[in-house]
Amino acid sequence: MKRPTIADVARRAGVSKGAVSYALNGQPGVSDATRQRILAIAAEIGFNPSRAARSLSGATADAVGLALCRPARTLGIEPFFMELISGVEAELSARSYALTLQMVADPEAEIAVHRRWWGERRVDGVLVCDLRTDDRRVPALEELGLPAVVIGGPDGTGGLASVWADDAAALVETVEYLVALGHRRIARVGGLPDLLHTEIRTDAFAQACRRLGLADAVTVPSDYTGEEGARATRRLLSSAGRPTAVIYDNDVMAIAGLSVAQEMGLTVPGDLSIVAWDDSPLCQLVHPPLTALGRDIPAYGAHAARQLLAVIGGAPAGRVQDETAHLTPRGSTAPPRAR
Amino acid sequence: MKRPTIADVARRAGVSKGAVSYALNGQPGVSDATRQRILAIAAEIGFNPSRAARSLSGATADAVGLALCRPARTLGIEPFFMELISGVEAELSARSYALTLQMVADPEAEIAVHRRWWGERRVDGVLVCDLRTDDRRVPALEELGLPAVVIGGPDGTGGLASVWADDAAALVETVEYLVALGHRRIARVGGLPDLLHTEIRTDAFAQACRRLGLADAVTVPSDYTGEEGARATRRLLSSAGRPTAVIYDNDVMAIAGLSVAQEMGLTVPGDLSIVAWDDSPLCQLVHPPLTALGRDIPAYGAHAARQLLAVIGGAPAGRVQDETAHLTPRGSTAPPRAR
DNA sequence: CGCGCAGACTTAACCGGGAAAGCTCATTCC
DNA sequence: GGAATGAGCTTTCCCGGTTAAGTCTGCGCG
Repeated sequence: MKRPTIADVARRAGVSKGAVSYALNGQPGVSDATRQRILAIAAEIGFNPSRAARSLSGATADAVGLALCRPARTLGIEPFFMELISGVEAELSARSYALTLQMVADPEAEIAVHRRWWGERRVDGVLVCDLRTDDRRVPALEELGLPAVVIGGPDGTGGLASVWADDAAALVETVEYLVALGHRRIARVGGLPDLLHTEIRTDAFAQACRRLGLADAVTVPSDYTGEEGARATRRLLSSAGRPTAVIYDNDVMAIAGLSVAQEMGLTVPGDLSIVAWDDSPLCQLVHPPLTALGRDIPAYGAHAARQLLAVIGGAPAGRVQDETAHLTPRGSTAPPRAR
Repeated sequence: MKRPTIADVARRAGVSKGAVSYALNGQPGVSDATRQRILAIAAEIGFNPSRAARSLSGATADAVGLALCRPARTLGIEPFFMELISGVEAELSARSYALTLQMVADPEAEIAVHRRWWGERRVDGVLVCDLRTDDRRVPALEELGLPAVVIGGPDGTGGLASVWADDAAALVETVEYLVALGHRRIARVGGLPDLLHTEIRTDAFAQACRRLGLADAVTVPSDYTGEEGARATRRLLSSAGRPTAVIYDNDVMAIAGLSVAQEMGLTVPGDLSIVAWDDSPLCQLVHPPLTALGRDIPAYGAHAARQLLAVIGGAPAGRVQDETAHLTPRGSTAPPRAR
């Protein structure tokens, strides 16, 4: 089957291709009668303007890029990214923008991908995830002048637009909740230490504990995988002053931690309270169901996509705050059993 | 920053843009000295040929499309798709093809997306997931002549290329394993009933049970979510001749089923054996760890991507068989306790 | 009646590459 | 020594849209 071009439409309508272009794009310059005829013919033969030809003159690719730099096993098991992508997609496809996805090995490779996309005019803008401290991607994108929205922050995003959530506040709320239950020894299993949002959470955790007068509020760094979460938990639970509550930076590690605790003969929440960050359906599938810090991730993605489209449209780069994660208490948290 | 074009390279090299084109594409027509000079200049100013311009003449978009038609919540929680995408991506980016992703509401919308992509020349080919019985996408793609690879089959793919795995054999192996352990009442919680691979598994299950002389080998249809998996399990376990073993069509439902069983006071594997299809790390995080049917999903995706690129390159549409899922026995299966 | 002008199109240039065809030399060959 | 070759470029056209600039009507109006 041959792909119809604008010339085919023009020929069948008995007009020039210029007229067809005006008609299809709702521009003045053709009579209503002709416009209707052209539209009917275009629909009839299933004409879609070639993206390539259009972006060659118009300079817009009608596509947005997302490069992810996480190993496949982490990406697969964490619902976060897929939910984020769903949300991004919903917003984009409503405006018939495409999403171009690419997995990369490291941040440097991501910069190279951004540069290539920009040079190829393959995308009109990009979304940036997993912000790091002194992230080299930020100045690189600023230099290119490629529209971008950072998912994260609020600091470290330079002059780029961003969508962020107040993780620090959510973490403080969680610590206060645990303290209110009577916990005094709280630990945390953190995410990848070089990610900025991990740093923000770690600082907030340390500060909140200090403010509330809690001793040894330790954060064990980890990498979001179940194995690492289990290892970190084992270490925490076999230490001298073992914690009575642990906060995990994602649900997978929390579930792994729960298993480890039960394996070691501790009851949850009797001997150990557990809080998971990222409230996916997984948290409700285990026993006891996990108290979790959750928020609407697809909405977060949609929010970011909307802002990126605005920036592409020429809007100034703003920092937009998304909803703060809220705590949903379930069966995995309770007052510590007196020892 | 202005994007360099081929004319910029030509000007700086003091040659025509035709010469630059020959030099960059490794074609004869320029001397080695000139070629080196041009390549050096192109690298220096960071030149990338515009995708739009190139595909306008060359007719290739250097992109592959994937439209997914599952609700966001299913997509997020099931590691399957993200792992598949990782594998696809690895293969594509190695050949600098882009992956264009789109979420759609239903198969009809997917056909519309394919048609649009084809008309816009946005992609050179597509991957098709979640094959259904009498899938209308197959004839639609054949009519368009858009290169495609179906992930699934082996039947129902028409003249399209496909990559498939022998789910029936894997299911038979599982049933035989459970029977060898001594189980006589085996049930199954299936996936979405209108998906072809669900049908294949359901048929294989029924046949295997009949052959082995098992009575009431019931399959309860479900939808891959934890809630539905839990509901189906509750129904099975509270029925008269309750099964001593249940096979689940994905890991999320299996984990939900495990929870339900424990909730109802049944011990796993003592009172109930559980087998999960899709062996993700989740299966090892719960207690007891789940016996699972697994295979290398990223490799499956890579396989499909490789075949799609071959079809795009003009290779005939073949049906390639991927590795069959293999059973990894863990703690959730054992001989049934005598009652 | 003829001028001006607006409306409805057409023409042609342009976007940034690829590639066929054309043009210049220097070299080879008879 | 002149024709035939061919390497090494340049010219030119093409892809399929968008859009500024032109052309051709018909009509209102002084």
